[in-house]
Amino acid sequence: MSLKIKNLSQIIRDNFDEIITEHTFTKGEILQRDNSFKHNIFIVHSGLLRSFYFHDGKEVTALFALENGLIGPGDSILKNKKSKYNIEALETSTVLILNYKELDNFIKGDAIKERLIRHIVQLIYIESVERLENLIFYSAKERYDHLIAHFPDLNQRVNQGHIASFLGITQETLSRIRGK
Amino acid sequence: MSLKIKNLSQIIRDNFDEIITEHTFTKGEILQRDNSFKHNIFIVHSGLLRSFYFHDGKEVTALFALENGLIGPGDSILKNKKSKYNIEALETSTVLILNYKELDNFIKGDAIKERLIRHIVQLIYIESVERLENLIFYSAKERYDHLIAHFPDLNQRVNQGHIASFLGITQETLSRIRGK
DNA sequence: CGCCGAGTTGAACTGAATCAAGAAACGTGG
DNA sequence: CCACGTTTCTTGATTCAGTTCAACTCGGCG
Repeated sequence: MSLKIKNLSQIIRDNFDEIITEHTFTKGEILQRDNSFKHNIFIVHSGLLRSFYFHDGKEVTALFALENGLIGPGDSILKNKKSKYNIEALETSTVLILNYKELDNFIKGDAIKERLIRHIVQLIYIESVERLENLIFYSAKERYDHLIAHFPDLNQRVNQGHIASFLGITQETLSRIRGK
Repeated sequence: MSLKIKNLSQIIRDNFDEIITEHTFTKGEILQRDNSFKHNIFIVHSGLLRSFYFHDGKEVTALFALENGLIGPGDSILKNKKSKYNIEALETSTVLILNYKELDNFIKGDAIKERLIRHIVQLIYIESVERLENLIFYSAKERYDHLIAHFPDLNQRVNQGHIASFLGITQETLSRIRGK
């Protein structure tokens, strides 16, 4: 689904207070556009975000992030290039904003903070591997069921189209799956 | 394909000399079996390794690693549980062995080493995301072509069956793709 | 009231899986 | 160096999950 660490929002406040800003976005607002060099990471305090990008002219949802979730222009941050990701608030959301470069400077020389960030990166990595294996081995229906099992109210909060592209299927297929 | 960092092998020697061991394995040898708690990471100095696991009774190749590549029981290391991965030498290979727990202790308190490991984890993460997107958007043939473009001699060095399961397709499909 | 975006449904098509059989390549022992 | 069995690879016929494209429904809302 998206990385979720219990109390992430509090952990970030406790450790990176000097460099975070807090902001509330309303439903539909774009927190960050693609083609940007602003390598910001958003930690969701409340609400719901998604990241998406365009592939073959179609929107693809890369990630959802809810409370204590973390979202950002993933590989672009790490490759230090323009981002292909857009970040959008799907609901009115309060988020902590952390700029990756500032973060990188801020933790330099601090073994404990380096370690904390490393652990978070490791968790993000695990997420990705699990999603990869999920995609290889399970059918569209199984992936959908799995997603809803982990996030029961997703259907009430997010468009079918977003869910479909997150699952890597078409909206028509998702509709048929849902229609039993 | 697998993580490959130029000079990784040298970087590891330079920074983790006290805790690495070096070993040469012959073709077909299993460096580490599944269901193990030995959370070892292998850095390939020369040769070729693969990690694989069983899904529905079938072998699935998770990763290949060649020179300066890194391989290990991925998420199991990070989740501190038994590994489902087997690591096998596909050719006679000289590898550096790094135990994750020792590593974790060794770098504790050392901001520079923590940072180095974090950067490596970040690269591994990027690999995974790229592989995920690759899988979502491209056909079996495209994925195969892409793989071979990045690793031209793979066919001479690895079984078709291993390549197929790495790509997430059956061996029959791979054979048809290759037969033009 | 009529439009608009979101979701559903239908029919035809297709990439890849499955199952089953052969063909090639390979290595080990006589 | 050949003969054998085993493992690897190919080929064919069939099936199926998911795509595509197009039309249709539904619930706001201006």
